[in-house]
Amino acid sequence: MTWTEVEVTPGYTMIDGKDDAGEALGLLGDPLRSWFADAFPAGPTPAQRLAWPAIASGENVLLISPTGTGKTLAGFLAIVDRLLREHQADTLSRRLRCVYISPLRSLGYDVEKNLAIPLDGVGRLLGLEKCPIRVGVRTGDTSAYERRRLRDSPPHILITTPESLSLLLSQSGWRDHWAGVSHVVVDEVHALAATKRGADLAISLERLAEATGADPARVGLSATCRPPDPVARFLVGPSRTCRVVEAPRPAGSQALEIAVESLLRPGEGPHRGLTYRRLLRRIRKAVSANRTTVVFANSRPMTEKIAHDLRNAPPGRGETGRAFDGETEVAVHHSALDAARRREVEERLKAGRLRAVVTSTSLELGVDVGTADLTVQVGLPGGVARCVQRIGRSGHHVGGRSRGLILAATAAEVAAGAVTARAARAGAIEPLKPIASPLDVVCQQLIGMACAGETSVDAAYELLRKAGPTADLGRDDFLACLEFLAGELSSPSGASEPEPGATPRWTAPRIWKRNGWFGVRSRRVQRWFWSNVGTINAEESATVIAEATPIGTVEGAYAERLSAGDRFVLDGRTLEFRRLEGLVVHARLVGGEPGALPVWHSDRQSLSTELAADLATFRAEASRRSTCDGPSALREWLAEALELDARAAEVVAELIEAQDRWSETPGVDTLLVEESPTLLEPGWTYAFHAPLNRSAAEALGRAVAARLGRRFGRDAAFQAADLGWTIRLPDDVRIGEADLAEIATLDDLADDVLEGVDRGELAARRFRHVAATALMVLRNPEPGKRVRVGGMNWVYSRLYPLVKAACPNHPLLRETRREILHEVLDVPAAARWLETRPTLRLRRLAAASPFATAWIAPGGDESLRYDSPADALRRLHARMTAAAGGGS
DNA sequence: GACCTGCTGCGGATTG
Repeated sequence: MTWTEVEVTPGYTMIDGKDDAGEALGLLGDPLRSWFADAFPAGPTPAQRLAWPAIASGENVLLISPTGTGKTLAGFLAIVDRLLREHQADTLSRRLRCVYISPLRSLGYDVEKNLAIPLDGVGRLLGLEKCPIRVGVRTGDTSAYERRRLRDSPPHILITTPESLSLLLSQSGWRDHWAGVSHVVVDEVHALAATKRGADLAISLERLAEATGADPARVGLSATCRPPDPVARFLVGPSRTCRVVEAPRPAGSQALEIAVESLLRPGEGPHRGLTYRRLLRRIRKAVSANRTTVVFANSRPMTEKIAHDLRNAPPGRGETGRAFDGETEVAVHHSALDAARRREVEERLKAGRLRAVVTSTSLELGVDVGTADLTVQVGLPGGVARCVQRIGRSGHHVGGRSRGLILAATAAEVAAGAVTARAARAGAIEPLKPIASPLDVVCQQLIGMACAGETSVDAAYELLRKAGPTADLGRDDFLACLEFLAGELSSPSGASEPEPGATPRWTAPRIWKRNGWFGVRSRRVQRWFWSNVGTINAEESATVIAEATPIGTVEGAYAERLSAGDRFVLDGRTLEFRRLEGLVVHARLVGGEPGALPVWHSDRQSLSTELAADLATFRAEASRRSTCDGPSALREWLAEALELDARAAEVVAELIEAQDRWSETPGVDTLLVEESPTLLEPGWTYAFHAPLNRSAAEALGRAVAARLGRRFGRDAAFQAADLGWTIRLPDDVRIGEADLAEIATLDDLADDVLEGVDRGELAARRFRHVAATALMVLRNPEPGKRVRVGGMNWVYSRLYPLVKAACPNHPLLRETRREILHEVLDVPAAARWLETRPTLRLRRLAAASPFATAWIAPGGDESLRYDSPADALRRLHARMTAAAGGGS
């Protein structure tokens, strides 16, 4: 047995040594070894053999191993073994010893169930009624009673989420519990490493390490982690070492099986409505042909719709396999559903009593669905890692085979799905891009530290510098965050605060600071921290209750728009709205069709950088083959190279051929600009095609829009998409060949991106999120006090301009800019592509090309303001004069 | 024929 060689920088070393099954088992003490040999006659998996020795020796370990290869046991058994030995030596105290962190609540509860199997087994072998090792779960779903119980009598192993850990670290009742912690396990570490959630967790891990007085060993687990170095650095920070263990797939197990199917038939063109019925029929067929099917839809409304229709639609013709009862055997799972309902679904799923579960992403990672034999992906998963994780939910047992079916509704989706599947089969996981010093997260954690007790300013800075994501945090930035929190930054003179009582004063200090120490200002601020912890962007939510049972939540603004008798769907069931009381929606269950789906606002989706480049390359190659080798050769190549069936290959071939007839398929070295008349109004729409994902296309597109706006002095309506963007201009200005070179230049790119951001709405939108994370404004108001109607829109329309005017160097404004330039938009990727000096080509078309048609969503664009009222009046006057002159 | 157009998570100490 060998393991994959990984290039690692000094400090992060590959494990070396023999890989011997017997030797690895021999590391375990007796009751556990006997249990394991009995439960797994085939012996430990490579992941387990390789990880146990390192974890047992107390090293920091990043374990990378494919889905369904026993990672959780690999992470836990060495720790459980140590606790069992202490029990046998009668030295096991009733203290917290291990903290396990999951990015998803569902995974935490799944791990609790999976951990109970060896613990119960060992308990029996020891002749005990209960295993001496206690496990507890603490998340936002945990009841107040259970929270108190956990606090008063902590378990040996605590399963929690990053947000709950942050809360516990700030509570006095937990202060004395951390001292005994020897291990911290971060599961699915790739899902956190490059995000603000992860930065928040990394700081919490340092706070935990400090609270222990020692330095607990850290264990990171992931199946999809490339490259290992930045993830290891995220896990342990800049000053510790970490062993990276990359285990191969166990002998005899099989790789992923992925199919892409087109719901669109050849010759149909884009029909979204038509394909939904086919989608439902195809899902029904898949569900009836399998034991358990996990369906991933990309949004919560879509999840609800599919679940509802799958439950209620009659069986279709030609369905083979076992029929299923929609009412009892089809469930829905996403984060806006009530906790009790989610637990029930998870348990029925685990017990093999569900034929289908429709989910968003809340079951995407790690969850072990024993009987699942197929995963269906509705639309695109967006990235290779996500695709592999989702498919890994089926056949999730050692030696099992994971099967995935991607259902694409448009020709463009078929092409993108085929490229995603190809990359997933090849294991081409996207590299993670680490996040650097998010100041809003720093602010929130500083309040967290203040809540935990008086803290030394210098010690807080040293602590932050130990965490990977804030290792390079400048002292000036750090002090600026503290000054902001202490209310010492200049506030806008004469700026009106929101109505008294509506929301906390945003200029009021959150902390006190003197003589090198800081602490929380009041119990009130402490409560604000507790009820607004976390970095996830969300609107205020309202609880939906029907028949005296909580069903889930909808956005508060959505609830306010409902009137008595309105029907909507939640938990896959049709509900009728009765009344809204505060933030509680009273509804009743009714049969029949829902009138509407709830709306949840969120960020926009983007293909990964690598997939976008792959897709652009693939399209160019398909076009080349079409031109050089002819139509049948193109179809053969699509079937062979991308493993597409005849229908899917035909649909993709038609798209490429239509684009080539109408315009051209741009190569990756061409910036193709297509001009076409704007639909339904005078003016021109310019579609820019580039081999960039939405983030990079939006970066370059905003710079181009800013340059055009400046040049013509007119508003430019902007919209970004994967592989390009559109800019809409009024009918009296028109881009010429000569303008092209000027607008696609590298000069002042970052400045022009920022200008394009500032002229639109993006900066204000992101500031709202940053201000909420830093607790400048509260997402969740105090009980009984509501943010005014319209939610936090005042932050966007009033607070942002005020802060910008009064304190242009405010740390949260700097954070907003950093986030936009490095995360929301991918400026470096745009710059890298411009550096290749792409060829510029302008085509004037009678209508938008097939490629561009896929992007153009009515009402989806944002206006970048360059026009002035005076100029607009002058133009109006000129037109009226011309019209009058023409008429006389 | 249209519908749909990203997600993940989330108080407790005190008083009566």
